[in-house]
Amino acid sequence: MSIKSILEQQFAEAMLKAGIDPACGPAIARSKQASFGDFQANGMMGAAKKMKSAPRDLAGQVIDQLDLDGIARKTDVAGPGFINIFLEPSFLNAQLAGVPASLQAAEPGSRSELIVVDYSAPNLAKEMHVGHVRSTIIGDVLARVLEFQGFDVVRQNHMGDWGTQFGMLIAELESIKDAENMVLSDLETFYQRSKTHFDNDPEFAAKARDYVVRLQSGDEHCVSLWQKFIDVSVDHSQDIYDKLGVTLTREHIKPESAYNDMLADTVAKLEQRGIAVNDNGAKVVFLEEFANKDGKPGVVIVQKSGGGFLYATTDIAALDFRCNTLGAKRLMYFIDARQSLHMKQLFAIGRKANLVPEGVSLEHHAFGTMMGKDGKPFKTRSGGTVKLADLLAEAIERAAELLSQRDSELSEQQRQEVARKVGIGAIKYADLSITRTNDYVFDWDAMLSFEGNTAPYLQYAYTRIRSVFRKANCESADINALCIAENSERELALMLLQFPETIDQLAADALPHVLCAYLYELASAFMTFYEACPILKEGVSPDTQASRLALCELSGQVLQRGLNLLGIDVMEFM
RNA sequence: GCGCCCGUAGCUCAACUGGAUAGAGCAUCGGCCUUCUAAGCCGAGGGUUGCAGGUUCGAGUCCUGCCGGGCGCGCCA
Repeated sequence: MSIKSILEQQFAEAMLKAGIDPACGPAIARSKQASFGDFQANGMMGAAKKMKSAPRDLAGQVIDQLDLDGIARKTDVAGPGFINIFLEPSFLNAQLAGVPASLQAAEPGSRSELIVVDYSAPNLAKEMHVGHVRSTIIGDVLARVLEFQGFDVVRQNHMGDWGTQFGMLIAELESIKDAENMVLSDLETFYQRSKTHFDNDPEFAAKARDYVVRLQSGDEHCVSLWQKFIDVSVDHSQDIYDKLGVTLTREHIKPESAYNDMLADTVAKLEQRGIAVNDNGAKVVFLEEFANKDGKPGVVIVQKSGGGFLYATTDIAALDFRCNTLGAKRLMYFIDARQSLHMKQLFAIGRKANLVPEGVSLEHHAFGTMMGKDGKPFKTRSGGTVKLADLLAEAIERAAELLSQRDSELSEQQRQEVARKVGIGAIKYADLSITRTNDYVFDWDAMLSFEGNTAPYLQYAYTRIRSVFRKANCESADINALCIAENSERELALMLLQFPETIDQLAADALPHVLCAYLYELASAFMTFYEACPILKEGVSPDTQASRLALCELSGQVLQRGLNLLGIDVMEFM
């Protein structure tokens, strides 16, 4: 259990004994200044307002009831009614012994809830570009973290492999015939070519539209051409996932086309339940809760007047499948904020049509639009997007370049391996470390930076730790040797103990940047400790050395586990 | 027009969901490698949190109104 939750428990008891409304929480937080202790309880002012009493008096009463023997050496009332808590050094030492256990993954399925994580979902018509990074990487972190906590996680990669643009691609593919392999090796060029044909050649466009209808009705010729294209495109995506170290594999792919056979049923179900109605020949769902000021309800079309289905229909079918076939209790969608209205409508329809059982949590974890440095939506100089494959290659190349400038005894093979981990780590961290919900600026150089608050900084801290153990000629250290003495040791210890609550917050709010910020602070605390406290140098007593090695051991373990949950590799040296 | 999101140091971002003196990185300036990896450490400067009100012991955070930016809004995905 984290220190925070221990304190919360003790305070809850004391507040109850002091006669405070149980609805008032103690609001335990870390203190920002050493003079305010290690932790503080901020809840007394709020409680006093509710109880109509003086905050400082109330804080005094709570302290009287508080039993922190063996936990805190001192508690103070300060300012308007803060309670400052100064921890007992022996308590810190004892708590640190529990850190390794807090890094153990829970037994798979030890929490009965099944969670569906919907992420990545690239459009198979095009090559993956930097805009796909967020969904892919953030979703992957949540899948990892929830599994770590013992939930059953089902990854769903809702790939876009269906719809109008594929008619276009099939038409293009057919017109080239024997050159298909060569052309398909560059998806982007192929897409652009077919798009140009589509826009400028009416005959081609008509053929393309015809192919969509034939594809969706199962025409063998179209399906086989489509399949060729999909295979190449899926290979491309899988290649990116592997390079990125994302846990997605082919078995997680449940593309739009997979729901094709369910769509007619889905619409029928909506009609039966009185949710969908005819309107101008189309089948639509009216939603009063999305009405405008004039009282005109919001509308979602689920079947076109020509009989075709839309992506909303597919999403409803997927929602049905996830709730009722997979049995999900929590659905987490990692999708661009531009889809917010669509997602709200989807959830509303799911609830109304009773496709979503009571108590199931539907969550759209949106993220912002990628902006250029000029504050406008991001485009390259040529007006296109940056290919993900190019970004990854550049990152690895830059890391290798930096590595070759440094003194190192790495073999060529090791050097490549380290460059890969550093480059990929930097890119993932650059994306994960900013708050998910905001728009964000794509900055090529910042993304490829290896200094400051970056993954390489964390990886570097880890290699320093490993190096200490190599020099000390041991694999690990005895945790029981711990005895906190110096300030920098104490700061590091307090950071080490905050791992569990960080993970809890990340899992609850789906915000990976919380873990990034934590790990950066931890690594920073380690660096300060490392510079201030000699470990293997001359004049360090055996007891002190053993204790400091134990701190190194725990720091390394937490860093490794934290980075692992972010999908970032560590290494022995760099 | 209506709706959603956002505005914090020169730049990129935090701020434990209303807490004490708003913190980091980059950039700038000054120190630290004959001892555990300088992708590092120590220090300095840099702020009317877009503007104006309001709510209260207390507001970057909540409410209202402006200003500025992004996104979305019936047969694309």
